[in-house]
This record gives sequence, C-alpha cells and structure tokens, in this order.
Amino acid sequence: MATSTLDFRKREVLEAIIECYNQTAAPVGSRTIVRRYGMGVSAATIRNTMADLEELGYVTRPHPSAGRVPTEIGYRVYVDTLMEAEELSNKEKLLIQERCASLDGSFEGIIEQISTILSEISHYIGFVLTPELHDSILRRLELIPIDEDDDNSEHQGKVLAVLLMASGVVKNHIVPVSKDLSDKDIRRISRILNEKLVGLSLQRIQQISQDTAHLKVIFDTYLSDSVVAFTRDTFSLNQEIHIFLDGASNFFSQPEFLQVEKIGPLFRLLEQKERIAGLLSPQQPTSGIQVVIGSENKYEGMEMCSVVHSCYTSHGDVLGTIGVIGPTRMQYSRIVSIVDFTAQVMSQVFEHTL
Amino acid sequence: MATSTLDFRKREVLEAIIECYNQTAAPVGSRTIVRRYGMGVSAATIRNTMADLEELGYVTRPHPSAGRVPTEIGYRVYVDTLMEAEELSNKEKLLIQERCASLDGSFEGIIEQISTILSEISHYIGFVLTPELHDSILRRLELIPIDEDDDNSEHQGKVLAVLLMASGVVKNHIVPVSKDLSDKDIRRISRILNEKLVGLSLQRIQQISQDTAHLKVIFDTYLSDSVVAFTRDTFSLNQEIHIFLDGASNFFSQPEFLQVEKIGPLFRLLEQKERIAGLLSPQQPTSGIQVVIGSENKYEGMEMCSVVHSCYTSHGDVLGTIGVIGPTRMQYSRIVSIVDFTAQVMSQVFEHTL
DNA sequence: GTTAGCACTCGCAAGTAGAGAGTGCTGAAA
DNA sequence: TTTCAGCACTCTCTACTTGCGAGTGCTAAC
Repeated sequence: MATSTLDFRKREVLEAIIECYNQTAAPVGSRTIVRRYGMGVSAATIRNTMADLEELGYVTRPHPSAGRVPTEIGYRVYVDTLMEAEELSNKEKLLIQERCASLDGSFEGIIEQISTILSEISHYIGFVLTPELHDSILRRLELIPIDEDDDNSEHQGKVLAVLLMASGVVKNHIVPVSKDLSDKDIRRISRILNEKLVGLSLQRIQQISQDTAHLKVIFDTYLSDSVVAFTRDTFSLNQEIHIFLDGASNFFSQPEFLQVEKIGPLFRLLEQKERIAGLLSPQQPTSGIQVVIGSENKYEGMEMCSVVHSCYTSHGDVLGTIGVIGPTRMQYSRIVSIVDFTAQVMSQVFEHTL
Repeated sequence: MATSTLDFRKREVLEAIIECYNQTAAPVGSRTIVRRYGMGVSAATIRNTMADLEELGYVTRPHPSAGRVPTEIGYRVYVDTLMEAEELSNKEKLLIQERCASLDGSFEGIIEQISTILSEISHYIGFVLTPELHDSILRRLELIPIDEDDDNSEHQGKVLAVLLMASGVVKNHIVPVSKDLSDKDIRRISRILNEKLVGLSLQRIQQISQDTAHLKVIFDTYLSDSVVAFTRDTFSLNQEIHIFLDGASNFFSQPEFLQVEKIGPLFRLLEQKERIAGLLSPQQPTSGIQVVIGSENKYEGMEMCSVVHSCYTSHGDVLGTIGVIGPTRMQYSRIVSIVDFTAQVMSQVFEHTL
C-alpha cells in the first residue's frame, strides 16, 4: 500500500513493461515478460503484479483483453525514481563532439545544425531555441551609416546598428535616421552610448531609451528629438525567440503516429513555433535536464509526446534551450544523456567561437 | 488529330475536369460535368470527348469504371495554353500588402514571415530562399575588434566582420585574428579593403583574397602572413543558401495525402532543405513565374506536388526565390497570381527597408 | 505466495454481399 | 455526320459476419 516505494517485483515488472513497450509500441502481455525476462516466476504471478500496478495507475489496458501499456504516471515514476541515466558510449560521445567541432557559419546556422545533430542522434525531433536577449549584457555598439546613393537620400538616411553582446551573440538591424543627424553626429551618439550603456542588460537599456529624462542625463545638452527617436529605434529589437526544429519526419516511422489523425495535429503544432518557444521559456530558470511527459505538455497535438530539454550557455550566461521531442514511449535514459551531453558540448563550442 | 490545338469542346471538357478535380480530388464522371457545366449536350457526348482526351494522354482513369483524372500532361497543357492568370481580388491584394507592410525584424526574420504569409494565403506550402551572395556587390566592410576580457586574449583576438552588400543584405561573422595585428592594424586593413574591394562581387573578392599575388598589389608593403590569413577569413562566408518553409501541415487537409505513405516521403524530403534549394537555384536565371508539375520535380516525395516560383529583387539585384509548393491538383491560376504579386510586393519592401 | 487450468473478452483479418458510380457500346434520331 | 437514350458491365467502397489469437481474471491446488 505504500505507494512511495514499490517492492522489488513491481519495480522489475514496471521496468519490463516500459522497456518492452518502448520497443514494440504494442501492449505487453504477462507471457511476453516471462519469456523475455524470466524473473523465475510464472505468467500468472506476473499477472497479479500487473493488476497491482494497474490499481496504482502506473499501467493500463487499451481494452479488457489486451496487455498492459504504461501510463503517464508510470513513466513519471520511471523517470523520477527507477531510471538510471545511461552513460553514452564513447563512440556516440565522439560522434557528437566531432559533429559539433566541424560546425561553422553564422550563429543561427550553428544552432540549426545542432538541431539536426540532435535529431540524427536521437532519431526524434531535435530543437534549439535562440537566446532570449532580455538579460544579455551589451558589450559593444557599433553604428555604421549607410550612404544611400539613391535619390531619396534627402529625406532620411539609414544606419546599420550592430549590437555585440557579452555572450558573443551579435544582432544587427537597420535603423532609419533623421536627415538632420550627420555622420559625425552618429559617431558622437555611438561614442556616448558605448560609454554609458555598455555593461547593462538589454532590458535595462530598452527601459532607459524609452525614458526621456534619463536620456537627458546621458546626452546632456546634445539631446534632440532626432536623437531620442534614433536611440529608441537602435535598441528596439523585436524580441523574437526563434526555434529551430529538425527531424520531425522521424515521427513517420513511429507506429503510434502512423495514422494521419495522430500525426497531423502534432505537425500543425510544430509549425506554430512561437507556441513551442512559449512552452519552454518559463521553465528556463530551473537549470539541468527537464522531462515533460505526455499531456503535461499543455498543447493539443503534444499529448502523445514527451520533451527532454536543458539549456546551453556561453561565457556563463544562460543563452537558450535545447532538447528533444519524442513519443511518450521514448528511451528516456538514452535521450536524457544525449541532451545533457550535447548541451555541454554546445556550450563549449560557443565559449570558444563567440 | 491536330494535337497542337484542341477543338472547343475538348478544351471545355478538359478545363471542366481539371476544375472539378481540383475541388474534390475525386475522378470526374461525365454526368457530373453535364450537371455542373451544362454545355448543352448529353453525358454520352461528353463521354466520347473524354475518350478522345484520354487517347491524347491528357486524362486517365484510376480504374476502368471510374471517372477521369487529369494527367501531368493535361495539367501542363492547361497551365501553358488554357489557363488565364486569375486577377487577385483587391481584398487579397490588400491583405498581402498589409501583411508585408507590417514586417519587421532581421532580414531572415522577414523572409521567414513572408513564407508564412505565402502559406496562409495559398493554403499550401510557402517558401523563400535566402539570397545567393556570390554575385552580390560589396558596399561596405566594417571590422570591429572584440576585446576579450578573458585570460586567453594573449593567443589571438577576434574581430567581428560586418559585410554590407549593395542589395542591403548584411552578413556578419567572427574572424579570429593573430595577436601580432593590433587594433590599429585592423583599422588600416579595413580602410584598405574598403578602398580596393567595394563595388566588386563577393565571388570576385573571394578569388582575390585567395590570391597572394593580387593581395600583394593591394596591400603593397603592408602584407604579412597574418594579413593574408585574416583577409581570407574575413571573406570566407560559407555560402549556405537557406530555405524557409511554412505551411507544410496544410497538406494534412489534402485528401490525396491522407495516407501516411503519401505524406511521409514528402515531409522527409522537405526536411532536406538543401535539396529543395538545389531544386530551384539552377532555374533562377530565367526570370518570371515558373511552374513545375508533378514528377517534373525529380525528387522522391514530390511526384504528387507542383511548385510555382518566381524571384525577388532589391535595388535591381535578383536576391532569391519565393514560391509555393502544393499538390499537383492545385488552382494554378490563383497560385501563380499570388506568387507573382507577393514577389513584387516583397521586392518593394526590401527596396525600402534595406 | 505461487501456479496451472479454464472460461471469457476483445481486436483484427479475411471473406461476402449489396449499393453506387461510371463506363463503353449500340442503334435510332436529328 | 453528330448526338443521344438505354443497357449491360466493371469496379470500388462499405457494412456485416466469422474465426483466430492473444491476453486476461478467477479458481483451486500446491
């Protein structure tokens, strides 16, 4: 009756059911367990144990005369208490390291490639979220006037703003600038902003650039409407967190997703990338590996999926989230190790290249 | 017998079959046509005409007692000679323009949003290829030394290279730099490179930066191994064309893709984004709308799809490709108009913001 | 506590029948 | 020569039935 600790046989049977079900995606019968795992008892005994597990809510049956299938509660118990993290083989570790070592291209390019690596090694969906810049520290701002050779250069010019963050992430965007600011003015603004704002978080900087009183202190006598507008625009990056997903088509080889009604909603959800991003960002503060099982994911289409995720860092800053989305029936121990190890390697890569 | 021009009734019947089939995805019978289009003749007459069309190879039957289905040849004839481009309604035009007007964010962000707009309006898959930079003209190079506050600043530093192209596209990446080049050296290199290379195509610049003899002329006495390496690295962007796809899940509502065996290969292909990119880039030189029907797409998974694509420009340069992927059974006239119009609006947007 | 045996349940696959849609062909009318 | 009504035929699709196999719970014996 003590639900907190299962006796030895119950644990063994639950593990056997989960393992078997992971491989076949079919209900597991008592005879199957005896045949494959022995355990020194007969099928009838296993049946009794299974009935106990069913009463505890850890397994269920699709119909009265079928074998047992693990429930989400069963998986939760397994992940939290029974499972031991599987050590990755050196071959796999090496594979991840090699793949990550040969990464190149832009920051976004690297992130995309990592989602591919994750999906290829896990055989499920790999994903990486781009950094939330809110808390990032500005290391350097560069303003590059773009001299239009067009005719309309008289109305207003453009400036390419390059924001280099402490983590090494670079953001650039084009800012319109009133014509009464000369290139010299821009250089001056650049100098002042670098002087006063470097070392602050982007969030703080955005607050300041909205606050005319504060800007007055910073720019002193130099402040004008044009400068206010320009400063605001320079730091008003629209804070889009992007998500890179890869390996969704792996779900077409999962038997439980072979019907269109099952896989359709999932794919529809996966296309609404903002929602996936929203699903993950609130949990970010808690570091370490997180496992979200089945309908713990609140979105329609994800009921049959689990998410294993962790976060990656650079220069000590938590940048974003990486993880794997697979069917609820996944090899949690393996996937947890893969995500964990990849997050570490990825953080090292950024440490070096950014 | 003259295959070049179909007589009036054959044309009418072929159009009717295509129109009907587009809506229902089911074989079209002679009676259906009479009921829906009249034409002043009986079903028996239509049957005779259909038999003629079948002999010409324009329609076929899934089984002897079923109605007719257009073949790829039939669609080709329709697209090339029968179809007239459907004028978009003002409402739709306005919708596209409004959606495009409210675009913001990075270049990649905008491109991604446009693929979403295309998919939402077409109800199929919208896609946009990022620019091929090979032929792009360099407008400005900016080199920003990154002063590492870490301990390992002694080995080598890093420089953020920002390449601004004539089209307005910005590329930046981090370049390692030997420690024997000071910030002052970097500024000097920057000045020289801007002086000598602005106005040339990236391809040409890459050639030059591989060519020590040529670099000697440019840098004169200033050339050293460090400078050679740095210059090479500055311009060695790995030329990855990215493709942004959206709306793939729309295929789950297409009846002919309701079986997993049909939709699986398509999604597997769509994940190999490089292949899609390769599919489209060779045809780029020919401007204007292109329609690729069914198995004219050489990749497995695309036999049941058609692609309608065009290219977008900025400041006169052809940047990349945009288009729609739909089932072979698509409303070509409508989709052609959508792609065409969106390409125009998109080009205008870039013209203004880049 | 464990186990063999047994009756029972249910899903799944194969087979069958009937309805419905659509065709080609024929011979007559325009 | 073209058009058309009628008819026999073909094929798919759905619903229904049936038998098999896997798996269970229960009971009584060890």
